[in-house]
Amino acid sequence: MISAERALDALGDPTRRMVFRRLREGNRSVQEIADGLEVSRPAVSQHLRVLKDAGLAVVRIEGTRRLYAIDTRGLESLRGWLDGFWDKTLTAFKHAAEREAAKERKTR
Amino acid sequence: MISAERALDALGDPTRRMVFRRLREGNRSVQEIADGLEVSRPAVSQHLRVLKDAGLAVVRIEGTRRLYAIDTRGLESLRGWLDGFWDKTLTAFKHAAEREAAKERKTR
DNA sequence: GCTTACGGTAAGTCAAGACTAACGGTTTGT
DNA sequence: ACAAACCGTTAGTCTTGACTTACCGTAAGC
Repeated sequence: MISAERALDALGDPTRRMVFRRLREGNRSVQEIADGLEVSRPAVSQHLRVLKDAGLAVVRIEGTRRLYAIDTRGLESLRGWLDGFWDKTLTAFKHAAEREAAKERKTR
Repeated sequence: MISAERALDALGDPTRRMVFRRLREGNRSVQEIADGLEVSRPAVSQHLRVLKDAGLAVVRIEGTRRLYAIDTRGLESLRGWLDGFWDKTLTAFKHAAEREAAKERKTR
């Protein structure tokens, strides 16, 4: 099971989001990802590790290169979290409105 | 305009997510939010500030109390970010598949 | 006016983690 | 076998930011 909390933790860092965004461009090697970024290649490696552990990235070994790509499971998990949160927020709003209405009826 | 990046930064902290989740239960004072959490009231205050600045929370002053609730704009911004990301990921996958197919045709 | 409750802010501490430099392992090519 | 390319990992540094304590302002109740 992939945790949305882990995904949120992983996406809480700006440079990690940069790395994550570059994964959209298809299978990219670590070197390619690091080029154009302001951090070193090992830093990118570590960010990729976090993204992978969070279910946001997958690796494919090809010779001496490691091609990273986006793991859609992490995105799905995130979407599920967001949808659930949204639902509970709305029902809470509804209940609060009902409580308000009941209070109104009482006072008049 | 509300930035999804700010929202992601804000939700990158576990205890801040706890605070955020408690906001669903309707209008809650800072005291009420802090009760049941393992951190002090000032810590909660600071988290609420971050959430508010990120467009994830709104305040309503009622006497000496401040009632916090969820700002749906932050959630919408987050959803937009997620949707856009998803779209671009899919189109990238599609293009990659096309490139793969073209490569296949060439080699045979 | 005094007291009490509520909560934002400042100062200071401390731990988490982002980063670099250096190293080592593995694969490919000559 | 040697060299080169690629990349993960470790050790160590340094910044960020989460937290507490203490303080101050404000609003309601007596």
